[in-house]
Amino acid sequence: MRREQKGSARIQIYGEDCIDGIRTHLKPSSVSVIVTSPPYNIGKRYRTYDDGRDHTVYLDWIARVAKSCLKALRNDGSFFLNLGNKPSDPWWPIQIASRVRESGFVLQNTILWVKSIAISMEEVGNYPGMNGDIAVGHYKPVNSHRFVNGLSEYVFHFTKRGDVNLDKLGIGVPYQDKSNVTRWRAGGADLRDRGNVWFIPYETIRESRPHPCVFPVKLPEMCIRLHGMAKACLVLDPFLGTGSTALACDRLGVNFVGFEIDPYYVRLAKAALQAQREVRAEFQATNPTGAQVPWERLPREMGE
Amino acid sequence: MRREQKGSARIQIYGEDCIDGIRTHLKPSSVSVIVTSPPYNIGKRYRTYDDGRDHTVYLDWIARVAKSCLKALRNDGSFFLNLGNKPSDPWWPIQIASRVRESGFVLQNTILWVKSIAISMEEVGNYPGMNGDIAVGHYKPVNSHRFVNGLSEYVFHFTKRGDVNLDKLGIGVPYQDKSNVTRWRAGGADLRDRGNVWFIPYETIRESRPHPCVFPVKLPEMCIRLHGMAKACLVLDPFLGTGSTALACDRLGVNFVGFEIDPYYVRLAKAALQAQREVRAEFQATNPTGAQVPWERLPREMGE
DNA sequence: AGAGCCGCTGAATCCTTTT
DNA sequence: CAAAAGGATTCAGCGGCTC
Repeated sequence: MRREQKGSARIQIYGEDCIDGIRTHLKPSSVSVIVTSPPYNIGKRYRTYDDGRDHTVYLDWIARVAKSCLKALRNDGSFFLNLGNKPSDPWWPIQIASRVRESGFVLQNTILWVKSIAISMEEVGNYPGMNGDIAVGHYKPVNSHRFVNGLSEYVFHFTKRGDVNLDKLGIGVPYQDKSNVTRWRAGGADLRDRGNVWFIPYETIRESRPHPCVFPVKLPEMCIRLHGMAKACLVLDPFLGTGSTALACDRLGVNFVGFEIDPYYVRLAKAALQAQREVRAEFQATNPTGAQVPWERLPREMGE
Repeated sequence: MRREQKGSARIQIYGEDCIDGIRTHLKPSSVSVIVTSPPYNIGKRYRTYDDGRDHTVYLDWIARVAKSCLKALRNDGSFFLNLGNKPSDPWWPIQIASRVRESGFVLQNTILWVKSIAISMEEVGNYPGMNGDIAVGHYKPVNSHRFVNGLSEYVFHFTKRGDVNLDKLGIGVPYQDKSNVTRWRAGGADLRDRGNVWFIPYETIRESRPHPCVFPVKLPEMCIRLHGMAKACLVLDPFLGTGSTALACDRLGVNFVGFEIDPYYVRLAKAALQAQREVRAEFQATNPTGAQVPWERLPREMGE
């Protein structure tokens, strides 16, 4: 991944409802990128959506959020909507995306966040010491004869007109055939389009997650990079949760605004942000100016 | 993958339209599994779907096919619908699946066929001789700033009531923690649920393929195995194409019926089937009785 | 010490039964 | 009927134990 970073970021976290908050704090067409993962239940009242009525209430609410986002987003902005799997109702995330689309967005790309995958080594090639299949990434078994294990989540990339130019090499991967490096790319950068399948494993954590819909910081980071760092002036997350998107923006040096109604998560997100900033300050004090903080190698409590 | 195979299969290929053909040749509730990949264009008349009218015509036609399939399928049957990407309209496969669902099917699982994926070796673990990122599978460059490369396709698993029991270990993968092998599973088989992300790389170059919607033989094979070999009595492919599903059934020893209106593809499929049978006959003549043909190691022209 | 074995726990879990 | 509650299942990761 290309390592570029802007200066210090302004991270704003509001303990408010996002529909109110967007109206109050954000000017129309002021947001470059939205990255979020909406909760599958609003409040305690709606714990299950097995009956059509709660379904409808939820989808209507999602549509209102989407319309708020549409207003806040610039015409050349990107809205990355992460929707987790619901194994017992695989159509559910599509219904949500459908309502977002009907609210005025165009689906420009469908990205698949793959958390775990099994690959037989025959396919990778011959490497000494490796044989048979490998399974990489996070895996949690499901007790069902009907539903296979959900190892992926959707990241729907919505835009206003479906014609937003992306910085595909901002999250590029190295060429397999190194002779292509000089052949295809004028600059000689060893990077090609990553495609729509993003392998980002969960960290191996045993304990339960602090929030049901946390995603790795790497996911919003890649979304923002794909949109293009040059164009990313302000990032919005209407459902902050534990603040993965805020942390990604802080790492990238991009301004951020986030909303979260639950004060517990607001505190959690703010604490994670402060911890990350302390780690960076310490790193910068003991390293040459301009060195990049190796976030991937740091302890995982740092915001995930 | 578990290796089991039934006896010799009866493979029927009809050069007919599938809606007519299903009515003529198949009894209601007689099909165990449907595996297919519909063409994105019907005939020459509808070359593009840029205007809403052709869109509607296509979707109405898909709905009629789906209703034919619904009638032919057993109540405990599975309908695996492979839908490729349409780079310029990522919502298109979802629209098709939506119409199939509205025709009376329940989406029980969403499987993702991943053709290529980039995985950094840090995630796989340390192996001698490997470093940096690996990208496995076929990669086709796309010249677009808007659309990232489509490296996946949908395989929607529809059933009549959403409660069909599957043989998840029929396509199982080895345990990650080997100490669990003897502990959890009585038989001692090193197999667990593969999940919904199926990595099946392309071997051949897409552009030179004879038919726009060919999929690797391994894909229908895995679909049929997941449904359960014990329950798989008759498999249907309403859009035979070059016959991947037919070849999979021939390998597995499951009876098959396929329809294809284009006589060129009918000839192609029949030739591929005959070639495969000759290869098997030769293999069986020179190998001990009961040995399994190693299809994966044979030349790829053998049906892909 | 290091390999192997076993116990324990969890999960936007799923399934079955009861109210 | 729907909703709630309790039971069942699966397997990765971890810790502790033995040889």
